Amino acid sequence: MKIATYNVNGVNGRLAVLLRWLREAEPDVVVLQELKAPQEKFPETAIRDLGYDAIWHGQKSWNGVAMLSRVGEIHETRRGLPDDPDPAQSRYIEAAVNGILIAGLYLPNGNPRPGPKFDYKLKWFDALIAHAASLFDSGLPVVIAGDFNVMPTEADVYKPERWREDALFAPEVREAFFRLTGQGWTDALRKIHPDETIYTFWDYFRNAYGRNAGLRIDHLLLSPSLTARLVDAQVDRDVRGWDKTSDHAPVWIALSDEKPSRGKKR
DNA sequence: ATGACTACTTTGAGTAGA
Repeated sequence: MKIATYNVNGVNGRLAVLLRWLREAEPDVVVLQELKAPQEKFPETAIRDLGYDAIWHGQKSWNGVAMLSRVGEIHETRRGLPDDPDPAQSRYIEAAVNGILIAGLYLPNGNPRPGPKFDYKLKWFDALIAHAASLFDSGLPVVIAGDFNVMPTEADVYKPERWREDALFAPEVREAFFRLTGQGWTDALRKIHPDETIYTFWDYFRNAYGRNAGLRIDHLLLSPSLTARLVDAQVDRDVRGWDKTSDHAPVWIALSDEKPSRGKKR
């Protein structure tokens, strides 16, 4: 089973890129971020034509998250976090698909720092951490995936010294990220590539992609039972080189099939 | 320190992204 996260940066403006990637990569479940489209403008038909069911949580102009599945019904469990600091911003969607609970999120950027946007980022992060704790404690197989807007370590930034004061790399947000993973979640991409320089975002300025001046900010966090099933994790880097593309690349994991448990018929 | 790109918007210069 292949599960992906992709910040599309405008689901309508980048629709051709999204559809091409879906056709070529054939992910089973996808969480999308930055739809930048109101609820009624989600391109449901085009996505359904490729065989995907979808749920989405739109918002005019900004934010917006969605989940696609071609491996069975999407059983939505929530949209928005418990104690969401600003429910008007569509940043979280969660559903059970094919025996896995999947959370898709778009964490606030937080710049400029300091300031109200940075405070909001930390509040949102705290609400996520609180909710993630209950997901973890459920013992269910869970993936928390999305654009976290955090580079966890220096290995995740092309030029760390330049980003120290930035809301994506500041000590407070890196601390929050490790407070989250400290609950027991596994950073899937880093697990598969422990020492590799591997990015998921390259900005549009100054040929950042050509220079590989990137950031690793899109993550898939796995609960223990899914970590045991993790067989691969990759960035579909080439997508960032396509015409009219997002500044993010898709990131995906491959999970082995669930081992049949004793006494359970398949 | 700024701006370089790009999307979105009661379509245009402003906001936001990272």
